[in-house]
Amino acid sequence: MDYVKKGAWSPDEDQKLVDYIMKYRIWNWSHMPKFAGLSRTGKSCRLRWINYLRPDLKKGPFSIEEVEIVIRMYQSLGNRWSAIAKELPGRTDNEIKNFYHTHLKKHLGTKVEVKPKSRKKAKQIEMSTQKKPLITNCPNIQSLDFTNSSSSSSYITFDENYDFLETSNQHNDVTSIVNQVDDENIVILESNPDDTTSSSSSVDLHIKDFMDVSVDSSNVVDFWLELYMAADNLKI
DNA sequence: AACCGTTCCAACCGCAAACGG
DNA sequence: CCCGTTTGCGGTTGGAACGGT
Repeated sequence: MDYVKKGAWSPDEDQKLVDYIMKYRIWNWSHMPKFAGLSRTGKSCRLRWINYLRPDLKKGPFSIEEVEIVIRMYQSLGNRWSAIAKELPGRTDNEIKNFYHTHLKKHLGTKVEVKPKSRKKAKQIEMSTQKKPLITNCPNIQSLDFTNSSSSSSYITFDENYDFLETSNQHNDVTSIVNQVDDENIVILESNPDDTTSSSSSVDLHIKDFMDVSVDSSNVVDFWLELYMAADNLKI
């Protein structure tokens, strides 16, 4: 039995794999490693290529739009990571699974997992699942726009690091109403309906004042998730 | 600086599906 | 249809990185 290397890939191994695939394409994962000069299983090579070396992979953090898709797909499909990944070009099932376990689990809880007897059956379920309309619309990462889903509008602004702005009360013409739903750790933010002076729907909130009682997150994605779930639960 | 607990993700494993003779 | 091989999927985990003391 030949020696088979395990564990982290070295830059040299990566280069060998990339060079080989670029030259000869993928023809057979289980036979290819020895031709590529790699002491790895085909399985390991395949995983490394699919999850890390493929040139069409998207690197970096998930965008709000991508998070939104993951949430929506997870809610309809459950733990069918590869199916979810098909909706996110450049993201792998493994990456989405990791993202879910590290960022979303605490918000979404554990869904009843879809474990159909066969993949064909799973496909049928997938095809019959209607996409739920999105409750929120987040046109860009700097502002969260609830205008499409509510008669009132709410904006929260963040700094370039996606951290909450610690605003001063410089926008006295606009106030916020904070509703905390019992035991749910949910916060709904709305502009003040009495405010007739503001054609602008921008609301700067002194978020950290109520962070402790409502949300323990410290970045825009986590906080937005809280809002998203709140809006979803309350059918705004 | 050293230690320790936590977070995150790359990569593993086992199993099932798909393929091909 | 059967059976061996290959591919794909989802759960799990080792260890690096990070943060706090």
